[in-house]
Amino acid sequence: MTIGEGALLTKISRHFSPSASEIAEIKKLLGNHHEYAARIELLEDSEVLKAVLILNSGWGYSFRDLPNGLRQIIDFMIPGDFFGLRGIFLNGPSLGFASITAVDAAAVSPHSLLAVSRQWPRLGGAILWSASLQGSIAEERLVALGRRSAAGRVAHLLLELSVRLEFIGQGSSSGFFCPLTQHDLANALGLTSIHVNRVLRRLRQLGLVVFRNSEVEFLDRSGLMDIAHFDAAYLGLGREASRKIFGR
Amino acid sequence: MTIGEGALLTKISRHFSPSASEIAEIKKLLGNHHEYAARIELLEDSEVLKAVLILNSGWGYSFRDLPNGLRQIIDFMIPGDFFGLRGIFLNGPSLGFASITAVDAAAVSPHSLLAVSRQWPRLGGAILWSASLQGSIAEERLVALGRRSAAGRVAHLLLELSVRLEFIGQGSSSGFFCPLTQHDLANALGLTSIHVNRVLRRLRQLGLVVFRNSEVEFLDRSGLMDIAHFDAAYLGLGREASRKIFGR
DNA sequence: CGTTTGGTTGACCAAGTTCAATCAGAGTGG
DNA sequence: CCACTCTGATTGAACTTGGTCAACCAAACG
Repeated sequence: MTIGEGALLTKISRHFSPSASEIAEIKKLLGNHHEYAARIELLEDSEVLKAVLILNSGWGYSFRDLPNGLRQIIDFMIPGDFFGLRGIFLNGPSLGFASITAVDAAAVSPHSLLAVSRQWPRLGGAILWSASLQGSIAEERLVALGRRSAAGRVAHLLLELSVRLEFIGQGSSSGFFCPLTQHDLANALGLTSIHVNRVLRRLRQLGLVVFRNSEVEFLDRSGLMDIAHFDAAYLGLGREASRKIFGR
Repeated sequence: MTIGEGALLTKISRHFSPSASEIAEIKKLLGNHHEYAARIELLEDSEVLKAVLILNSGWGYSFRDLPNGLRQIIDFMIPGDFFGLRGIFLNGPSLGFASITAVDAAAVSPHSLLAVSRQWPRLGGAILWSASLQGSIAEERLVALGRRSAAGRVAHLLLELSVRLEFIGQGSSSGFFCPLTQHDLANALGLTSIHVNRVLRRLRQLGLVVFRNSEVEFLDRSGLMDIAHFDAAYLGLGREASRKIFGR
């Protein structure tokens, strides 16, 4: 089993325990995968985006651009995440996808996704569960942009990424590998990269986190959660699981 | 047929033409409805929120509160909208619901919603389509909070509400009934009500919109779309339908 | 090596918030 | 019918957060 299949399976296993034949079905879905270079963009008119992308490895993000050239990142995509589920039901233009690192992703046609959902209802349920999770994450980002300070947003995003990575068996509670640039953070958080830089400096000076050389290191996770008003419940792990991770 | 059933049916008819038996099924789903007073809140521990709410008439909104008491409105709910679909798949706490006007809503159990989806696949598809639409709306609000100015956000929201209302056969291209307070707008747009007030004054002075006495009146819709960077494509009506409504 | 990409810093500026009043309309009790 | 109260709208002045402009730096890479 490759690492990538591991990510989706690890994630799905948080939802239910797939049977051997369900696992085989997942592997079949992920069979038609492809490697994309770092920092490329798939726009809405791209042929690939007629399908759903399932990330096996690497990081990317979904985004919308405004006519004036400003870009808003909707969500970062890590292994095990789906891109373009919405496009199955909505005919309008969906989001754009951009890779951050090199990315290995499977392109699955809406048709086969629907077919699998019909034949393996529990897999269909897992897909809807994953889509719900991504919706919840987008809503929490909405809360962040609307009601959190710049420092709170940065802290919140770093904590969220940490939890999501642990969810697929990557990173640890003390830190994680993070290939984002400060510009990426800014585009996701509705800030400028200059201000993100200043916020990161302050968080470092306060002894809360260090983000340097593509590594996030938590120094005072509890303090960080305070300024972020972070409550992991929106990530779908019940409060018990949340307590287990954070020890409180 | 009551007005409320009309709203949901009108909306669904944009997606596909339901058969007589599908219409009957919808009416059955909406049978168990209830009237709620204006300005009440259903919190996450409420019994009602274990079910999905389908609005028949009246306005409400979904929200999340931060520990420090700040509230972020995720989306306004108008007749034909679903509340709580996400809770079916995600066990974490979903959002809170608050009524704005008096609201008539049907409470549908996740179980019967799933049963209907299985027996009437096209209705199931319409539900997923509606959920996708709401997700797209939330994402567009995310873009607004991240990358639009205060005036752009206000303008964008008013235009969005107008389109959504026309979608269910309410309001017209020249204006609509809008029971929101400036405080509601502020809570949705990540602003203070004081600043919303100033922005509305400016939009009025510029001869773009008037929002007064619960009525929105568009004076220069095209100019408003410019400062809002408004492109209705995210609302799922293809660009053709969009052109039909806006004449460009 | 030179170039490019991303990070860092400072001085200044502007959008939006906070605080503090005032005002208008709707409902309520006397 | 009239005070009283409550909610939401409105405005001004001072202030803060984050943005803009303009450098400069450091690592990576051809």
